[in-house]
Amino acid sequence: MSKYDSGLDLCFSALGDPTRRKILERLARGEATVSELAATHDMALPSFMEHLKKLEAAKLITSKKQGRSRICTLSPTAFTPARDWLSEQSTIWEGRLDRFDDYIQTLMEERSK
Amino acid sequence: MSKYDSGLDLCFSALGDPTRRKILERLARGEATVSELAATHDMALPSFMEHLKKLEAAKLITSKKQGRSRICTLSPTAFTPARDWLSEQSTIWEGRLDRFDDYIQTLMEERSK
DNA sequence: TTGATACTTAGGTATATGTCTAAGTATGAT
DNA sequence: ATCATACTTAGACATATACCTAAGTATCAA
Repeated sequence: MSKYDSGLDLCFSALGDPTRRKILERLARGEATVSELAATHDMALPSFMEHLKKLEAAKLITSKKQGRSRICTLSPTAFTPARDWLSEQSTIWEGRLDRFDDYIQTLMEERSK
Repeated sequence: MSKYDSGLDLCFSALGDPTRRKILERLARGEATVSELAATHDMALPSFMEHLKKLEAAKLITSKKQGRSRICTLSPTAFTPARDWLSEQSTIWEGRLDRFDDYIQTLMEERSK
């Protein structure tokens, strides 16, 4: 990844991995420790921790140390920029379709003169 | 990328790159040829084409050959699974039964600082 | 204080990704 | 027919990613 990462780069890239989406799906149901999260993933712990680091770098989760455990929590507002970007593209596209319909309409009117 | 790519893997991974998001933003305003799209990206054409291939593999765009040009079009419905996934996670989080308890917990922690 | 638990760090490997140059092929214009 | 245009293919390369094992460190429990 380049040094020009925007929030959306980190966020969408983080979401592009099934292990990480599963972690988020679990955390949407409530916070959990690293080992609780890791339990359902057949992967060495350091590998699993890398996924958590990426989620945290993307600000999709936060975590804090509590005793020897680390508790991970979903940051649900972090989804907002991604959702907004997606919605905006759809909206722009739909706006274009409307304009295209208008154009056809105009053509038809011209032709019938 | 593994051979177990789901649609969401491809879609979110494709969205995780700024060049590709810019392409989509341009196409939301209307279809365009490869060279029209490439014009605003300072990159060798084969490199640029790789991005288009990923967008097409993710079904975010379609393309067809017309003469010696290739015309690319946004597939706006392809955003839907991604948007739905994001919305679902937010909804689950918001619906958590113990969310109020967490809220109180956070308040208490803030107060004791 | 000793051992178990829960990460954490260090370092290694294989594959994927994002870029390039050079040399194609197919089509349009003259 | 010839030349320019618009991709397309082939191959190379550096960095990133996703995984691993082995060996730490910090807490907790007895």
